[in-house]
Amino acid sequence: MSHTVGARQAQKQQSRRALLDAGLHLLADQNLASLGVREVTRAAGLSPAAFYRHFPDLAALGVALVEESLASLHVMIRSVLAGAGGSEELIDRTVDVIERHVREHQPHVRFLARERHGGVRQVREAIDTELGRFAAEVGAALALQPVSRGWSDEDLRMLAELYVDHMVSTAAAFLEAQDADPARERHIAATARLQLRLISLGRRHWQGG
Amino acid sequence: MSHTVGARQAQKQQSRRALLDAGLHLLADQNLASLGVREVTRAAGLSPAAFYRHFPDLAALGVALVEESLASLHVMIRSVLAGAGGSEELIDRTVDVIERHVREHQPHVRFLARERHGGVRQVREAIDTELGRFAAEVGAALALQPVSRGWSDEDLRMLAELYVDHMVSTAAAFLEAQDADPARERHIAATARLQLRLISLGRRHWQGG
DNA sequence: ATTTTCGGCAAACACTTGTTTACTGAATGG
DNA sequence: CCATTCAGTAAACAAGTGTTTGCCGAAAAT
Repeated sequence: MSHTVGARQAQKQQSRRALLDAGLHLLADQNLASLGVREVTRAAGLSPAAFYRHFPDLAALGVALVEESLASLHVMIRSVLAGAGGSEELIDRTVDVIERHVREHQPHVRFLARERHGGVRQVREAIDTELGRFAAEVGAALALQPVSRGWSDEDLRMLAELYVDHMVSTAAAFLEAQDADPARERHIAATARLQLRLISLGRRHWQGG
Repeated sequence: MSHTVGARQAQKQQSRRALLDAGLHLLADQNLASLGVREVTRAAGLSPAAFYRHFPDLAALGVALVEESLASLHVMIRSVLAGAGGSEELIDRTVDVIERHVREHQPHVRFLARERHGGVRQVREAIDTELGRFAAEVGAALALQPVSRGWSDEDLRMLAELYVDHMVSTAAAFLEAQDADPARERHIAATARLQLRLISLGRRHWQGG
């Protein structure tokens, strides 16, 4: 069997989890590039050498974290696009979901924001690739909406990228405001809604690229 | 005199420059948080102790780099907004200026992108503050355009932030493509122009927040 | 001409780091 | 029940780290 769990595999995965959790925790106020093997293992309650039973590199741990983080992202996008409603309802729902997602997955989101342009190439590329897939998914969903009648694939793609960039910026703004300023959070949400409304207005008046 | 240059001050500033340059160079593929004092001084051709004659911290060096980086940003925004022209010309000029700016100030721009959500609070805050000023400047310029007749200050501010976020995203995209893929650069520019056109369309049809 | 200032240096402080080594001991498989 | 596998360990390696110290020598001030 491929993924049968003996007591063996179970304990190994438990350690792996401990390493990932410890890493994510430490990356709350640190960069992946400045993270140390000893630091992680210490926080995970393991010996330094144990790390190498799970990952060859800290970069590999980073890539594993990217995969985790983006799994939750794809879940999120589906919950936004599922269910219909007018453009206003969709905008409200989008902003709400982003805000909630940032709150509930704060460490993962912070990690993504920090390492998207961070010092570890492997991780940067993993994030970029997955964000591209994300945009493609958004584009496919946009194509199904009636407003997109007559839009070229190219124009749909650029609109999807505009939305994704906006979501990323908004998420980053929420992140900065977390655990600090609840009034500021509401302001960010209000601004994001206005911006989405303006974009959707431009979208309705669009005529060919 | 305050800033008279004796041979004394001149040599000191030369060393300071060497430290900043060395730092910026090393930060091309590294995070500020993972940079070392010895590393910087070695690259600058100074002894480790010399560093402390100029900065108390590496964070302080980072803040100095932020100030440098954003000085050039303000120069840039002025060159975009100065001179009139139709909305199309303005869009073309904007994207051109961003592309050129990224090419000519690659290290500074990369530094900003990397440290905007990086691991050093002091630097993060400095960037955020200055980016806010930047948005205010853009907002003031937007207010002068005829299209903005009847816009509330709040709406102008949210539009300015939308533009700034878009500029940042575009700059980051150019950065990723530099020294790699000239075709991709042209594609990024084309997409950015389309997106700006769509935003400007929404702007023309806006009616009150 | 003499004193003061001060940028830069070498050396030393006490750690921390990544990675490899040989090992232990419990879960696995026959 | 015995052999093997293998996650985890402690110890050691050489090399790197931030920061302080006392000192030097040239520029600046008197």
